[in-house]
Order: sequence, then structure tokens, then C-alpha cells
Amino acid sequence: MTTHPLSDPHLSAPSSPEGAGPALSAPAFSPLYQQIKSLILQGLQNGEWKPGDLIPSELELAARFRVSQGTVRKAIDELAADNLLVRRQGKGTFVATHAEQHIQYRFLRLHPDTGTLDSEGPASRQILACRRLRAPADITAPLGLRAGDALIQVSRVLSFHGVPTILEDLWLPGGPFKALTLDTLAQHQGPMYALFESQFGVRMVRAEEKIKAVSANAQAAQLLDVPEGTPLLSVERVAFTYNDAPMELRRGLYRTDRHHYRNELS
Amino acid sequence: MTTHPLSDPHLSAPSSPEGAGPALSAPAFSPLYQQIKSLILQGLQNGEWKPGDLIPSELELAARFRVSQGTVRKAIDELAADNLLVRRQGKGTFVATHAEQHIQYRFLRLHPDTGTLDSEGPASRQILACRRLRAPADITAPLGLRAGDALIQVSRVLSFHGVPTILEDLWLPGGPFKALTLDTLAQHQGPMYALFESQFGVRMVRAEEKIKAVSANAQAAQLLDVPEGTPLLSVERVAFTYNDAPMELRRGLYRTDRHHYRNELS
DNA sequence: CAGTGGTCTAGACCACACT
DNA sequence: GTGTGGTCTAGACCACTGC
Repeated sequence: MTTHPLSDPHLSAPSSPEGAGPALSAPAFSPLYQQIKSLILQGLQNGEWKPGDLIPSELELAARFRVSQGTVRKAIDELAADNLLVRRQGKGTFVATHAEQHIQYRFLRLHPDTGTLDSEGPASRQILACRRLRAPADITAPLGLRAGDALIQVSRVLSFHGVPTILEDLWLPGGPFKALTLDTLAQHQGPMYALFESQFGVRMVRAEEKIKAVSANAQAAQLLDVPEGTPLLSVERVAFTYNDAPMELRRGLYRTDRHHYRNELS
Repeated sequence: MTTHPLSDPHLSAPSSPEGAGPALSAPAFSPLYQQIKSLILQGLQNGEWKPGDLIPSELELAARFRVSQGTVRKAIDELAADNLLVRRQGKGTFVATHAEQHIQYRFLRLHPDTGTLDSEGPASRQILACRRLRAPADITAPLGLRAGDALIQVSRVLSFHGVPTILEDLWLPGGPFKALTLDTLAQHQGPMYALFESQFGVRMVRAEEKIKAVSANAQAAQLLDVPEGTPLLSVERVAFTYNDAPMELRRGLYRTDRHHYRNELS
């Protein structure tokens, strides 16, 4: 019961219309646990709890927000279902992170055709370029920017077993990633999204991918060591951070002669 | 409190070791709500409740199983999260179905590049073949069958706006689908999985897809009206029914000149 | 041992749909 | 109004982790 790092909740009881009540035509009924969820989300966004951190226990949060443990529990349940938090019985609840997350590449759906896991060793990465630029609308629009806004573009090749398999370009908004350099990328080990968390305070939460089949052009063919015209998967990804704000556009070409893109439907 | 359609639960309290207790090295602690979940699943599998049916209310199930409403609730929550049940406030809980599920094709991830929805009208379907055969291991193995077991193969083309876009073959186990004929398929409207539910009592619950980029061979090129060698998405799907039993193998070739395969990552 | 998340209960009340 | 799922509470106890 110390001072609140989070601002005073001002929780509105479900059925107690306040002075500044809901608008006329909008019922806008919001369950308590949703409000708690938003408050916890604020703590994640404003950096009170960073990736990997232990957040307060359910009872602590219940006391802070003046609600029952069960209500906090339901809020955390949903955040954990969205992979924003990770519960560990007996230890506590932690902020999810792309680092130390035994799955090396959480957003990479490419799997080897044979062999149980992607334990074909960590991929070897080769950074081809890292440059600042002002890009046309087809790049900036998906990032919620205007044509001509400052961007950083990274090009790289991922190889498995020495076989170049993924060629991708990615674009990042110039503001948050101003300090990103080729050296930073080259020296870093592990998932790129872990670097974004630790060095730039940007946590990627979810992503959308659009997949097509295309033919390798001359440049792609050379970099992926396949004949020109070889069919490749074209994977365009937009990755989002906390408030559904797009923070990365990625365009990849995947060889699928020894790998496949795996998806679960339900 | 009438006779139980479901067999007597014999629920084991969490911490009451029974005569035939868990194996020595396996704690095998199973929460009550998981046991309830299994019992409800049994009702779904053995056809007590069919797709589209209203299942008993939470309070009824709580009385039947001699547990609290909250425990039934958590069981149903998980089944709803898996898309096996659908909750509708004020009305009840229903068995999910591929029919009347406003999303026309629940497992189809191909979307038009332009246009908000797949409301480019329902696809027109053309059945090319429906034949009985005994297939080699590469077909039977994914279905959990042995080489030479009886299968039914269906070939078809889906067109959007009159443009042939999907060419697919699918294989079904000969047993459950013995009565499937070309006429049945041709006369049926709506998703094929809805037909499987209503006519064969088989409900597809989830699926796994493996995606590659390939070149159109002569036959595919002709049927999809593209030049030979055009890059196509190869989508191999295994669909599962209730007990994670594979019940369908599907191999599709998707044109991606005006469509893309969409995926959400989190 | 204490602290954490996980389960289960019993009861109250709310929001929604139908009649 | 009645019945359904949905929310919230308070309290008890269990399982897991680490001191």
C-alpha cells in the first residue's frame, strides 16, 4: 500500500453511471477486468515493467487496483493468452520477451522438411546493408508514415547449414531506430526482435503476413544460390508493437526446396 | 437430475489418491475442470450433441457433474477457445459448426489482394473427379492408415469471379466416407466441411498446413489457366477431427496473382 | 518455511435474448 | 419475467519454487 507507480485507477463500477458517464448512443459497458487489463498494459507501454521483468503478484495488483484477486487474474489471463505476459507457477508473472524465449524465432514459420526441430543449429546471418532513406508510399503506408518520412532499411540473408535460405529486407521508422547501425546489427547475437527490445525499447507483439509465390529474379537468384526463375515464397510482414502501432515492414523471399512454411488452423 | 446421458463422472478429487491411482513416476495431477472438459468432449464425440445443437446450461452441467458452475465455466471456456463450442450470451452454448458460420471457409486463408472481404461472392466450384482408390504410403501415412487402405479422392477447381484460382485434390478414409459420391458433392451448397458434418458425422476441428512455392506443371497450368512454370503456392493440409485423429489430406495449388495467403502471428 | 500462481466453491448481481 | 451466459467477490485450499 505504498505510492502508486500507476496512476490512480478511477475504476468505474459496472453499473454506477458517473458524472462524465458514457455517451448517449454508446453503452460502452466495460467489465472491470478489462479496465485492469488496460492499466497493466499501460505499465507495459510506459516501461514500468520491461521485457523479462517480474511484475507484482496478483494479490499486490489486486490491492493496488482495489479489486479482488480473481479480477486481476482474469486480466492477466488475457494478457498471457496474447503472449504479452508469461505466468510461471510458484515464481510469478513475467513480461514476455523475444530473448531467452527457448523458441529462437517466434515469428518465423519456416521449418525444415526433415528433422524434428529447427535445431539445425542457429541460422547464420549475413547483413548486406543498413542504410537510411526516404521511401515511397508503398513502404511508408503500412508503417503509418507519409511518403518521404525517414526510414532505416536493413537487408540480410539467413542461411541454414550453410545454405542461403531467406533473403529479406526490412524497414523501420527512423525515429525510434535512429541509433541503429550496421555494426550494432553485426555484433548482436540472437533474434533481431530481442535487440529491438534491449536497445530501442520496442517490443513486437504481433504480426500479419501476406504470402505469395514468385519467381526468383536475377539478384535474388544470385543471393539465394538458385537458378533464376526458381519459385520462392514471398512473405510480407507487418509487425506491431503495444498499441497495435505498426513498427516494422519486412519483405522476405524464402527458398522452399528443403523447408516449408508451417501454419496451424483452428 | 434425470438419468445421465453421459456416464457417471467418477470425478477424482484433486488430492484424493484412489485405489488405481496415478503411476509412480507420473504425478498426473488433473484439475477438475479438465475432467469436465473431457466429459463434454465425449458428449461431442459420441454424437450426444451435434454441430449447431444447444448444449445444457452451465448450471445443468454443474448439477450433472456435481461441481460448481465456475468449474463447468472454465471447462467450457477452453472448449470455446478451441472453437469447439460457441457461447452466446442470453441464449446458451452451442456446438460449433462449419455451416451457418458466417465466415464461409473457416480454414481457407486465401484473400483477395484488393477488396475488403472475400465477399467477392461465393466461389464457384467444379468437381473434376471423385474416385475410390488404394493409395501409396505418402497419402495414407498422414491419415494414419496403411498403404493400400481404401481411400476416396476428390479433385476440384475453385474459381473467383470466373478466374480459376485453386486446384486441389483431397483424400478421405474410405470407411467413414463410403457413401460419398460425385453427385453428393455436385448437389451440395456451401462449405465441404459442412457436408461432412451433416452427411457423415465428421466434424473437422483443426488443421495443419505446409506451404511451399512450386512451378505449375502442364496439367495445373491448363486447369488454372496460367502459363506453364507460373509460380504457385503449394498448400498441403491435414485436417483433424475430435481426438486429433487425421481425417483428410488436401493438396492444393493456389494462384497468387490476385490473391495472397494471410496469416496472423502472435 | 513463505510466497506465488492454480483450482474450486458459493453466492450475488449484471447484461442479454426471448416470450 | 425467466433463463442464459458474464462479472465480481471472498475465502479456502492445492501445487510449485526457492529460501
